[in-house]
Amino acid sequence: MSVLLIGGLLEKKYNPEKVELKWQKYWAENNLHKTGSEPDKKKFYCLEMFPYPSGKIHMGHVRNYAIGDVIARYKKMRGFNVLHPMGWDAFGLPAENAAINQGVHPAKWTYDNIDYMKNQLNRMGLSYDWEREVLTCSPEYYKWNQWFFLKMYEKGLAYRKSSFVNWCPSCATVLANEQVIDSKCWRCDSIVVQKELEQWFLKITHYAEELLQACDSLKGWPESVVLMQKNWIGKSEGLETDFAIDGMDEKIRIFTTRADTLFGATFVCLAPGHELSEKLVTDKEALEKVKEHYGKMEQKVGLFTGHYAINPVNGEKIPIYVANFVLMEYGTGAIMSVPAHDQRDFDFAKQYGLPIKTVVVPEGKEKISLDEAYEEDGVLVDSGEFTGLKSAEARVAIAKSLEEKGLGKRVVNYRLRDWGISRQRYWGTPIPIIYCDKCGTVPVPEADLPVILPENVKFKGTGGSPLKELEDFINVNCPKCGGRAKRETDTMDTFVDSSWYFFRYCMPKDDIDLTSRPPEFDYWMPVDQYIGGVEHAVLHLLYSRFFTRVMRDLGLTDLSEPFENLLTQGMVCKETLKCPEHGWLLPEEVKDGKCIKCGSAVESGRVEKMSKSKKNVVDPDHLINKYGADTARLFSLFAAPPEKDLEWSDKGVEGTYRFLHRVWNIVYQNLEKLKEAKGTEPDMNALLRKTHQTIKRVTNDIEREYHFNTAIAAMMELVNEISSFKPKSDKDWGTFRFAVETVLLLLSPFSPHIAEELWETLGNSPSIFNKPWPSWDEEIAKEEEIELVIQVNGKVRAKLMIPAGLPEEEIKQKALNEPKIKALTDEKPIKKIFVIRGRLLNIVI
RNA sequence: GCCGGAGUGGCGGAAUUGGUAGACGCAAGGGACUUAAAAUCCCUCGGGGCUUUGCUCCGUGCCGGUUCAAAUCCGGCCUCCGGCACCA
Repeated sequence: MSVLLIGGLLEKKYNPEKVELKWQKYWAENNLHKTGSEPDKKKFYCLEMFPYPSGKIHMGHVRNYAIGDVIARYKKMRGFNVLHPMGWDAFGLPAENAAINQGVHPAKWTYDNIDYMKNQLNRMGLSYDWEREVLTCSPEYYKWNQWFFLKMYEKGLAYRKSSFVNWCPSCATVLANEQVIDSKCWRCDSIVVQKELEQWFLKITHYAEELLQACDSLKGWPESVVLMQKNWIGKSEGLETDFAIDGMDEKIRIFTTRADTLFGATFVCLAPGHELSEKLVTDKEALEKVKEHYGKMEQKVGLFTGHYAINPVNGEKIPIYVANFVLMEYGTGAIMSVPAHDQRDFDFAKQYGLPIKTVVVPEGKEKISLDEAYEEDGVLVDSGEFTGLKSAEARVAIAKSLEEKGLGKRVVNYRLRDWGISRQRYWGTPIPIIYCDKCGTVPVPEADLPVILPENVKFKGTGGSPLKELEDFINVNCPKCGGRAKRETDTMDTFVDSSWYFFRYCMPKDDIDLTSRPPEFDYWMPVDQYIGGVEHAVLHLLYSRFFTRVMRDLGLTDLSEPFENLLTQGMVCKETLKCPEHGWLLPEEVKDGKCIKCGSAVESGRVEKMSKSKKNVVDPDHLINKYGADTARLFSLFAAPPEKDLEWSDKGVEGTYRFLHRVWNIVYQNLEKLKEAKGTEPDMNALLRKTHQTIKRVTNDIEREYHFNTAIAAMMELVNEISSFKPKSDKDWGTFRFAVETVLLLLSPFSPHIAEELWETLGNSPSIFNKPWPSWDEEIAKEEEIELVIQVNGKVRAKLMIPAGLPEEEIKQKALNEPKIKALTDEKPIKKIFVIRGRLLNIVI
């Protein structure tokens, strides 16, 4: 590479694309990102959540993977064996929609997207070991989903039951809760109905208590995420008790957390799906109507069954209703209703003219108003022998009393439900089950795995799974009796795929066998640092914790928790533009603050999460083409600390780009002298001190919660100081070179290409990533002089340079002798002097 | 409604254990270089006041408290963002 001198200035201009492509090629050819395995090093497993191959990466990915790459590269330089893998969450609905809408096979669509996105990731200069790439739609991978399913089936952790699902009649498919918007299908706007369907479930509730308890061991997780997990599991302790049905030999078992209000129950409600609802209600049509309103919040709908229940504590006869707001899935599917002390029951009672009976009053009061329910604790009234007790005491006393009489028992309930994994879709893992008329539900034998997802399917515009039409697939011989049988056509929820992929990365591609415990699990797991969006704070992380426990109980690992440390990055946001007539606008649709379509004044300024619909996205391809990957990475790390939302600013990107130019120019404008200075020991001076201080700051900022933004600010300060440093001697040039090389080392995890290039330019042999992370000398970093701030009564009155490490008495004397301070303290008695070493002194008068 | 998180210059953000509020960057203004522009470099940059190269007062959402000292700790509010939401 030649350097042209024109008019005394070097023409060598920073060309990010050229530099970046050169080093990406070099890294690939030299296998630089291969997972380390040196026995004397400690391991570090750095993982970013793998993407769904939707087509192109977005800025959220750029941020996520930039963060992960800094950590991976930094840890490698700190001497760890680093595992830093990447893969694809490749099953899912969008691929199937593409098939329906564009006629492309989901597999082709997916693989094409992966091709494109993999190039984008490589173009970002990310240090992945692609030998371990996970592709969840490959039979080699999903075979083990099926294997896990069979193991869980054996243990009773996978079971089939009928339950209500969101069903879109027009698409003929089940919808997830988040695909139902205002009771309508997200795709076709049809009204979603509740349909009862046989579905496969994984028994995550078996681990509910353990998953909850272990939350407290998640020390490396953000507290907010741990809390969300706890709330999701939602443990509540209460009482189960039976209400006998008057004139029948049946009982209604109810669950309550408010045993203290038992005397205030004025009716009982059953969920519409409760078996007794069917039994007690004769008007089936009316019952159907209630069922239609099940799970809908707009209004409460009830139906009197014509029967009465008997309150176990006082023998009162109270009416039994079927009510749409009572959930079948929680507790026992039946409740006692205490309208005086529960707002929902209160509303229902008002609507159907049912009595309201107060049994708890606030301490020191005798009555409560009847405008709304009194839900707080208080003192019991009209509650027989329990009258006068406080709520908390009464809950225990009443529960005990019922337990003794054999009429109830204290129980624990969880909000957490078993995980329904059946999807009436094509593009997912086939559930390995066969239905035989003779033998019933028969699991596919392990030796027959994987059940391959057939490719020769036809997609109809109406939705529904095309597997149902595929005779070759459906018709099989029963593994037990050999007779004719039918395959399950549902596929698994894609959350299954992502619940254990981090185990799979521990070994190279396709090299996996879970029938015996892989030693790689013991070496690499747990993940030391997991990084991803907070949108997965509950489901993905909870399912992964569940799967890890299942694997533990299968003897595949000793671990219970897969992720030692978790970093949830903030969203990438940008200013939006909105026209009162035309809605969201692209920046190019606005001219001089006005909409180019209609000329109305554009409302701008609201910062929102980047999304196509709000037209405020930045395309990573454009960004990288214009500024290069190093700038894109550096800006997304500099603009905010990783866990906070990041506000995108095109101007800010320019600033970061400028900074890299400055680094580049420092090297090229001083190249000859810098090369000559190779081997010259640095000399003690202010720049050397600043260099050591910067190593310390950058290292500490990375170690302390990955505060990359301040680490980068520190590097900028050092670069500013290098720019203004004018070397006078050979030794000065030694210092200069040391400072520049240190900047490159510190910068290398953030902007790896430019660091690598300039490192080589200075006459060093690549790769910079084989160099150890620099260390600092505390003695050199120490300031000789410090600025002493002198306060009088807490207000800054003077500043004074003093030698560091001056004894306290001398500091006081110097401060008191300062003319300004003398004037202020003159003739006044000094009450006290506080000295904060190395910082400040406060004189109280 | 319940549970979290946040609020600091014109803007993004710093301030590690309570110890100089505003690091670093952006924007803005002024200057140098240039025929000119871009780029680059230098200077100024929270607000007010004054006797203006300095001095002084105010200032971290609002009100109060603890302390020699509060962006930081405590109590009470306000606003915004996120999660859950008929879970009995």
